[in-house]
Amino acid sequence: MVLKRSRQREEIKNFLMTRKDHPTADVVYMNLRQEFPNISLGTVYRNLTLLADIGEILRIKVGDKTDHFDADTSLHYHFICNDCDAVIDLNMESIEDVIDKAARNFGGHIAGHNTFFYGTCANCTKHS
Amino acid sequence: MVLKRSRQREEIKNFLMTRKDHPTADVVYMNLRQEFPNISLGTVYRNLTLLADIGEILRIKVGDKTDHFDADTSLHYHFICNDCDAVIDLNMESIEDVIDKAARNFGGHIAGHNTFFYGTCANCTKHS
DNA sequence: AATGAAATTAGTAATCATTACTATTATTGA
DNA sequence: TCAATAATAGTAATGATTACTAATTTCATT
Repeated sequence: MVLKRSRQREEIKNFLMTRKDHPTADVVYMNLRQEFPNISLGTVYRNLTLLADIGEILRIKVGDKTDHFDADTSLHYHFICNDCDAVIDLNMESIEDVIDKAARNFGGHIAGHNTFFYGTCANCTKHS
Repeated sequence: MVLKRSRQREEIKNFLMTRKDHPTADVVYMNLRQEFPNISLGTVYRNLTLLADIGEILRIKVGDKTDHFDADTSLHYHFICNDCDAVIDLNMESIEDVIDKAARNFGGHIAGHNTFFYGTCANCTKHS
């Protein structure tokens, strides 16, 4: 299936690039609707999935029931706050060697890993 | 709220202890229904959640949309096969030092991490 | 053993994120 | 300009999970 450009897809990507807080599909939808009142939620989901599939954005799973999205596709890790649910980028060294450790005694093939951290963010630590 | 024993909760725990394949709530339900035809799915969910909350079992999130459960609460890691969806225990050294790495430049408090691995299991590697 | 308050259950309805469907519209190569 | 085909809006459906409620079970106290 040959990709065709779409205004909606470009706007979704653009919006995501302006945000550092890893919004959910619904947040993307709510925001885009300000400027494009008849964009549909299905379009947002379809394009977020497509963009993630072709590697232009990341789909982030951090244990809450809804997926988050990130326009920053460089290698990094995420933290989710148990109090305020914020998803925050961590400034930390690579831990990709966990894959080697996992592969050592394993008969199959390990393609990757998914790691996220949780706890209380700096803000919520202060206000409690 | 003081816990009271319940036949259903004990059966759920017992069933889980017989399994090494990390069943989902629905699988637990389907199996228990053989012996207890009117156990309800809500009861299974409620007790799995309760048992996980008090630390008697583990709730496992491996990226597919449904949670899995494990009666083995000792420290270990999981692998999910992209082909057959099996959830498999990994025999590997501890990687808990990722928490220290994550905490190094972080203002908040890191309570823990969730890590799982994915790829192709030994069985699916053979048959493809 | 009987009692009664509190926990638990079965059964069903509701919720919420996500995907599927379909008629219409937009994109693009010829 | 013209198809072909990809994409959209709007809505319905799905699937995992939670919420609700009347009836049942548990268990400490009589």
